[in-house]
Amino acid sequence: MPPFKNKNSVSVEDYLERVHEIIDEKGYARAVDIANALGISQPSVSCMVRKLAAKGLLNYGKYRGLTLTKKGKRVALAVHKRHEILKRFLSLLKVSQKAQERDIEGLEHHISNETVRALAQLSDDLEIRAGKG
Amino acid sequence: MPPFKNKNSVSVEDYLERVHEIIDEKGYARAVDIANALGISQPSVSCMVRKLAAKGLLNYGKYRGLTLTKKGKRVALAVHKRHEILKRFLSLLKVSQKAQERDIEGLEHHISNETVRALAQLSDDLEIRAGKG
DNA sequence: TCAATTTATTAGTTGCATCTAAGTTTCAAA
DNA sequence: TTTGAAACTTAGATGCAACTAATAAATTGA
Repeated sequence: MPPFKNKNSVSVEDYLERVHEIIDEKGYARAVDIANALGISQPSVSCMVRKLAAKGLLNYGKYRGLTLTKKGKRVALAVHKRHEILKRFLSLLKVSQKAQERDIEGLEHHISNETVRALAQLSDDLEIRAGKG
Repeated sequence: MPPFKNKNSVSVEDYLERVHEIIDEKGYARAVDIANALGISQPSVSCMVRKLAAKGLLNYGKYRGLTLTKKGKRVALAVHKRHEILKRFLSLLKVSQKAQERDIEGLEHHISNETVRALAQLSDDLEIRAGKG
């Protein structure tokens, strides 16, 4: 990891999404896993985790594992759902895998629920039409 | 402007887009106009403008007006076009004006050309279908 | 059991875009 | 032509999320 690259900062939602995924996969989440999943350093995770805990999004004790709180889970699931909707939509548009991933990463934290809902509806329509045509 | 609100940082593209709009409207752009258009302070503009000049995106001399370079214009036009495509698409989806504005603000700098092209194409299709139906 | 490895935290720094306060320059009106 | 307001810049600071280096805790295998 080159120092000070100042990419788009990894948002709260990203943290929660990944923590949730990791727990889903392995049953527990360690800081090192999150760091790898997000491509950032462990100290950054340590720091962010304290902040998320302060916001009541996850349970955390020094040198112990992480779990999502009910609130954290709710947020993580919402983000995940949004992610899936965007993925489905971009797939229907035949956007390449690579662009999809990059776009979703960028978009998913900057899009209103209203628009997400509209995209889900549109995806349904497109699929039906594709089926008919 | 409350201090240190740390909203999403205003990107290079945003600056260029606004500078271009302002020049289009008034024939020239002042730092104070950009500051107002972006909702940030004049010193921030002053600072950013130097950086954009260093990148060859605009012509700038202390205490003098701003103009876009050829390169700057190219970028500004590209951003503008992207903006229009997103606006058209969200309008077709019947997303509310308010959500549209907020979404576009957030999305337009995080979306690939590939996806933008696909959205333009889809908008054409939707319009044709709407016309027929 | 305990040394070595892995994982996590702390301490201190950086770059970025922003801010306020204070000093300059420009410009228009008296 | 002078002067005061408006516009611009500089100086110095902040919050944020990232980083490295160094330290501390936990785990694991001999």
